[in-house]
Amino acid sequence: MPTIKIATYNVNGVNGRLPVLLRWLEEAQPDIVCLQELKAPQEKFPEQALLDIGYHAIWHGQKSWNGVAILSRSKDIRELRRTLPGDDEDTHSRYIEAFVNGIVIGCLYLPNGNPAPGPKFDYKLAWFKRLTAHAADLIEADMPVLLVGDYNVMPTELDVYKPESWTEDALFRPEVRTAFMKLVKQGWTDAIRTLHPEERIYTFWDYFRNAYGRNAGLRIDHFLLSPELAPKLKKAGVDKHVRGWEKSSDHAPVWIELKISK
DNA sequence: ATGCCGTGGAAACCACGA
Repeated sequence: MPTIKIATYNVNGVNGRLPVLLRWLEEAQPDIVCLQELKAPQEKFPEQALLDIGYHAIWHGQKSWNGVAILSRSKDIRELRRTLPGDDEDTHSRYIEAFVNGIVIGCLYLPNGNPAPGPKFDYKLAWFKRLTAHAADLIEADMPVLLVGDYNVMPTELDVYKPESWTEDALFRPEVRTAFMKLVKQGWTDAIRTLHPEERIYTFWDYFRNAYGRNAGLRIDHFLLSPELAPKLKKAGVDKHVRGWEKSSDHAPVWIELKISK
């Protein structure tokens, strides 16, 4: 049975990060990759550099901030949407969805939400609500679906190096953790936590205070698998060493492996 | 433990991130 490897990586600037991104892609050889925080306008995406190492891409760029992309070794990427439904006034590039290798891939960059409370936190909760509504539609469609990316949520205390100092933060406040739990309860499987129920696993380490050296990390990049895909999940992990490279993003790449019959 | 660092863009500082 063939294995498919899918990864997510918040690059924090796709052009500034290009050497690191290319090095990691050649090392890890994922079949499908979700990128967040491109921080590049639509016309400045490094399409050719990625094609040169065998990755086709669709992306939704934006000047300065946000921006999401889906890469695939197979040419067959069919874009389904590039906004989350529910708010025509939302200008942030935070969602792109495509049909790739028989799987619906939703690549997302959920708002940070700080400072909380405040308008940014309200935007985060509203975005979460729209995501949850769309996720319910995807579950009902009975398709193999992955909702992948930077959720900006630590779901439990096991996902934070020092939970007591994060209780008021927009990434860990009860409203946000409840929203994540409510989403998962639709029937989604949190891949990393399901395969590693007890382990402290982080996907992000701040640039300052030697956070990576102290392993003062957060688990905020997640894979949610629809019911049809959950039994196919075989492996999940974090390429933590990439965070230690020169000119690294503050996130590390996260990946899963699925066994697909056919 | 308060953006202390890092990125991008516009104008040599500012917004934003988590």
